[in-house]
Amino acid sequence: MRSFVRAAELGQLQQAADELGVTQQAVSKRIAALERELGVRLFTRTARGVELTLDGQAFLPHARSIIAGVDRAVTAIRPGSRALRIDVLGLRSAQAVILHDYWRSHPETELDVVTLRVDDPRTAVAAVQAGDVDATFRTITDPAALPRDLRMIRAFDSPLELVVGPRHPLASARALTPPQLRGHRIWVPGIAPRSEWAEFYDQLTTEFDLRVDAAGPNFGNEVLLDTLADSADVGTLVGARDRYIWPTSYDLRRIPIVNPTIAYPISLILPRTAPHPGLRGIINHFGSLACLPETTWLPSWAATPRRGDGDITSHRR
Amino acid sequence: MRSFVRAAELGQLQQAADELGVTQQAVSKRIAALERELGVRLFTRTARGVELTLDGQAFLPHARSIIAGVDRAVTAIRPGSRALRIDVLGLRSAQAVILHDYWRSHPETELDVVTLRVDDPRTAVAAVQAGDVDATFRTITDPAALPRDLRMIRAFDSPLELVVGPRHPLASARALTPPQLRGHRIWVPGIAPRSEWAEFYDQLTTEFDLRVDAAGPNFGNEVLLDTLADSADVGTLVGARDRYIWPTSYDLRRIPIVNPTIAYPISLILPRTAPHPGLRGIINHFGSLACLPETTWLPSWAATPRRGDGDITSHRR
DNA sequence: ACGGATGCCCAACTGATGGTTGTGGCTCAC
DNA sequence: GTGAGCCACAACCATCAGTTGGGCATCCGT
Repeated sequence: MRSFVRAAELGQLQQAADELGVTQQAVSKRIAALERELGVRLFTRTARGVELTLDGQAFLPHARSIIAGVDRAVTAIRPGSRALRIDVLGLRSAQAVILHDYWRSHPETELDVVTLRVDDPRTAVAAVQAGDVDATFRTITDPAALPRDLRMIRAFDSPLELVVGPRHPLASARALTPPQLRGHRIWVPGIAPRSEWAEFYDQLTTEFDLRVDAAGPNFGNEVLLDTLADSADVGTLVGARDRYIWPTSYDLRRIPIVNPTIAYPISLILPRTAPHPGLRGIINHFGSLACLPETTWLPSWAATPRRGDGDITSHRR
Repeated sequence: MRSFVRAAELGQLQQAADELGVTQQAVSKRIAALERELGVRLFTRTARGVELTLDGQAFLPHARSIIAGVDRAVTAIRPGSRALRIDVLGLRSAQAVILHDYWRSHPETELDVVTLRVDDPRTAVAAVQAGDVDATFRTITDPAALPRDLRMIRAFDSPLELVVGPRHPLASARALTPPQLRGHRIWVPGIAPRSEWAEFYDQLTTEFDLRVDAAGPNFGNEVLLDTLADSADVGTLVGARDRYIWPTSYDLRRIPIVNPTIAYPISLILPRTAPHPGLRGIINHFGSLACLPETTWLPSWAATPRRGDGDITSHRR
C-alpha cells in the first residue's frame, strides 16, 4: 500500500523503490499483486513512468487513509510516547460518553478509551502511577489515601435515573423523588464490593432508607434487561448520560429523580507532575458541562455540587 | 488484523480460527507476529481463551477502523458495484469543493472524486456512457450533441474573480466591472482548445472586448503564481469557490467581478436511465446553493442565471 | 537515423514467511 | 484426579517476496 501511494505521488516505480529501499522490480511486483488482488489496473505504464488510472485515482485517498490509520494504530500503543489513554468504568458509561463528545468536537485528539476491569480503585490508581494509563475516572473517597504524586479533580456530576419496565408501579411517573423509591427493589448489578460505587450506594440507601441490591453478580446486560422488562417490582439506576441502548421491544422507561437530584460525582485521577498534554483539553471540557442544582444529593466525600466556571452565575447549559 | 479483531470479539483464538477457516495455531502465530511487530502484548492468555490487554483495548478500535478502510477501498473500485465516482476538472476546482462540502455533511456517502484528464468533453461523456465514471462535471455546449442516453443538468453557477499581484494597477480595487478589465492581460493557462472552457472565454472576450490569453500551455501552478506575483500587468481568473491555496508570501489578491457578475455555468452529465443512486443527494445539494443575481453574464448556452428551489423567493444563502 | 538513457515487465533463484500437523502444558469443571 | 478445552512450541512444507539478470518500448540528443 505504501509502495502504491509513493509511486502514485512520484509517478515512477523506480523513484518509489529508491525511497523505500528496495529494487524497482520489487515495487513492480507489489503493485502487480495489488492489482491482481483487486482485479483492476491501478496504473497505466508509460515510457516516463506510471500514471494513475481512474480506479487508481479512486483508490489513492483510501490507501492514504488506511496508511494513516495504521500509523495512528501504531502510535496508540507505541511504548514510550503513546496516545492519551484514559480508563473508564464502562464503554457505555457517562464517562465514556463525555470523552466521546469531547473527541467529536476535537477529532484530531489521539485518544484511546480503555477499561482496566479492576474492582479496587487503588489498582486503577496504581496503573496511573505506573503509566499504564494516563488518567482514570475512578474515585478515591478518602483524600488521605490518594498518593501524593497524583491529583484527583472533580470532573462532573452524573445524575441518576430509575429504569423500570411497563408493569412497574412507578412506570408512568414523569419524575420521582427519592422517598418515592422507598420499598421498591432496586437492582444494580456489577458493583464490586468495597469499590467507590459500593460506598456510594451504601450512603444512598442509608440516607433515604432505600432497598438497593448492589451486591449481586453481573450476569450481563441482557439478563438485567429481561428481568426489568418482566418484573413488576424491580428497577435499576443508571446515569442520565449513560448511553445504554436496548432494543425498543423491551419498552423500558427512564425516570429522572428530583428533589433532591441524586448524582454520582465523577472524578478524574491523573499524575500531579507532567500529565499527558492531551488531558488539558479534556479537563477544560468538563467546565463547559451543565451544573446540577444546589439541592443535589451527593455522597459525603463530595458534599457540595460541583460548580462550573461561572461560579455564582452558574446554571448554564 | 482481522484475526486480531475477531479473536478480541470472540475471546478465543480457537473460535476465531474456525470462523476464518484456518487452524488455531495459524491465528496464534498471526497474533504473535502482530505483537512482535508492535512490541507489545495484545492479549493475556487464560485457560478459557484470551483477553485484551490495555494495549489491545487501545489497538482494537484502530484495527477496526483500518479494516473498515480496507473494505471501503475495495468497494471503491470493485468492478460492477462500486462507489459513486464523479469526474471533476481539477481537485481544487469549485466542482470538487462542492462535492467535498456535500461529503462533509453526508460522510456516509461512498464518493470518489477523479479527474479524467481529457481535453474534449466528448471523451468525458463517453466515459460516462461506458460506466467508467458515474457522472462528469463537464459541459456539452450544443444540446444536440448530447447523447440521448445521457442527461445534463445545470448544477450551479461559478462566479469569476480576478487574481492579481500587488504591483498590478487593479490590485487595490474592492470589486471590478468587466469593462474595467479591458486592456489588462489576463492569463488563464491550462485551457484546452476546443473545450467548453475555451468556448466560454471566447464568448467572454468577444462580449466585453477583453484580452484573455487562454491558449497557452499550463506550466504548473507555481509558474502561474510566480508570474502573477511579479507582474504589473498580468492577472488571471478563478472561480469564487475554487480552493486555490498559495503561500501567503505570494501576496495575491482575489477581486470579485460585478455589474455584471461573470459566471461559468457548471453542469453535471449523468446517465438518463439508472444513474448511480448516490447522485440524487448530490443533485439535491445543488438546490441549496446560493443563486446569483439576474444580471449575471453567462455564455450563450446558459443564457439565464440558474434558479434555486425558491424560484421567485430566491436569494437564499 | 541511431545509440544511449530511462523505466517498465518477465524469468530464475533464494531466504523468509505463513500455513499445516503433532505435541505438551496449563487451567477449570466435574 | 481426570478429562476437556485452549494456547504455545516444534517440525515441516508450499508459497511468497525479495534479489539479480535480461529484454522491450519510448524518448531524446546527436
